[in-house]
Amino acid sequence: MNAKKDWVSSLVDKCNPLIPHADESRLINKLLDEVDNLQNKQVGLRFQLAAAFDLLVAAAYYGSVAHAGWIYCPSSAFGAVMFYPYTNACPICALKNEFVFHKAHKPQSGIIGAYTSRLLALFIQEVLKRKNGAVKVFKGTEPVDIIFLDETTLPATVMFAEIKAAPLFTLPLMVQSQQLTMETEAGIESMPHHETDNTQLFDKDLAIFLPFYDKNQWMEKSYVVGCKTGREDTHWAYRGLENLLNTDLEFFESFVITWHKAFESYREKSQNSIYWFTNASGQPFPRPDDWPSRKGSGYESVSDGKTSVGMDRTDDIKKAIYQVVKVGAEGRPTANYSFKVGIVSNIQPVRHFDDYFAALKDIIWTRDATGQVKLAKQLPPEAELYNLFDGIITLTQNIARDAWIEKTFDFLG
DNA sequence: ATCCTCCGAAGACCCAGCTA
DNA sequence: TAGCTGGGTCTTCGGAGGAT
Repeated sequence: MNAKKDWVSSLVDKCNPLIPHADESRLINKLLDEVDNLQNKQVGLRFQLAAAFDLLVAAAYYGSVAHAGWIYCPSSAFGAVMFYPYTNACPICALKNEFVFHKAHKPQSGIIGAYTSRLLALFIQEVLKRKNGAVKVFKGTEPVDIIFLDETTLPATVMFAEIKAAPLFTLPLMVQSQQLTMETEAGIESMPHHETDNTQLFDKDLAIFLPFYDKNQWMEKSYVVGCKTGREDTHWAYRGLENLLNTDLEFFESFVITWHKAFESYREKSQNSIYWFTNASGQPFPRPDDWPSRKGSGYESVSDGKTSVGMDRTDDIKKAIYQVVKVGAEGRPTANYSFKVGIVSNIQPVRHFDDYFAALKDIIWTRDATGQVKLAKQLPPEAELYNLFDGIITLTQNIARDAWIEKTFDFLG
């Protein structure tokens, strides 16, 4: 026994089971059923999983929908509506590349990270359970976010990973409104965009606004999710989405197709207007004359880089890399387990892979207490070499240097 | 071709809220 | 209470594109 082996074992001993709430569990399973059953060949299975994860995160976000801070829009295909958006712009108008500023409703800081890392762990837990159940998932204790344990290998395999997760987009909530008018000197005119309260929040069903691309243009679709019955009813959207998936047989496929278009547009930073629904989309273009300035310099964004998708926030990448180096160095060498380290996210580092990961992905390391070693042949022949990362695991793509990781997180199987 | 200006992205650093 | 999270805000950097 040595101290390093104890470090890994003691963290494995201290880890806790991940227990989903019944509402979370039912929605996760419904989403995975939808992915299993969807016969769409245009959107790869792994993208379908990532899209499904965004719906799960949306259910959590929708839980904190409130009366205040809705935006009235007079010009949707449904007539006048009120939106509760998750980027800083009126959704209907952004889809036409016209921008009306309205503050987004992301949950407050400190809650987002807890939601997304918990939900991604639960989601992957269920995916692995369905695969063959060999790999168990646990919530780690500091400094490890998530622990994977496979006791079917000899020795048992354990993987410590850092979770960095954030949705690609969260579709806005929507409710029908009366067409409002106002009296001006010129007579009765239609009421323009303005911030308003949804006074009937606890009485009227809310819908999800889903843009859908058809016949070379964006169509405005809406799907009823259900009603939040009171301030404490934070799980209403888990039940609502499960019900929607059960009753509307087209919703999931439509959602996945739109999600995939949004993903492509996020990757390419394209002109496609669905881009404005994705996080970290930046400044609106063309910027309207009345678009608000930021305090200090510059303008407000539709969604700034702090909300970057998956593991794309640069601060997070650097934190995750340190965490992987730290955990890898603390844990090695170990005799008790086949020990792996990595990063887990919902979406691959689309924008920052080249700058932040490309140069690191092939690094292997070892220890040299002499401080003299310049060539591998100067090491003792039995000296072990380790991967800096055994794997970067995401729902959309894995970057792995390890056969166990390739096999375990091959979500196609 | 070179220089300059502008502006968005990223970085730095601090903050509040949460929780083990 | 320490250490985590994302957010706010100011600074720095560098690329695009216009002027020379």
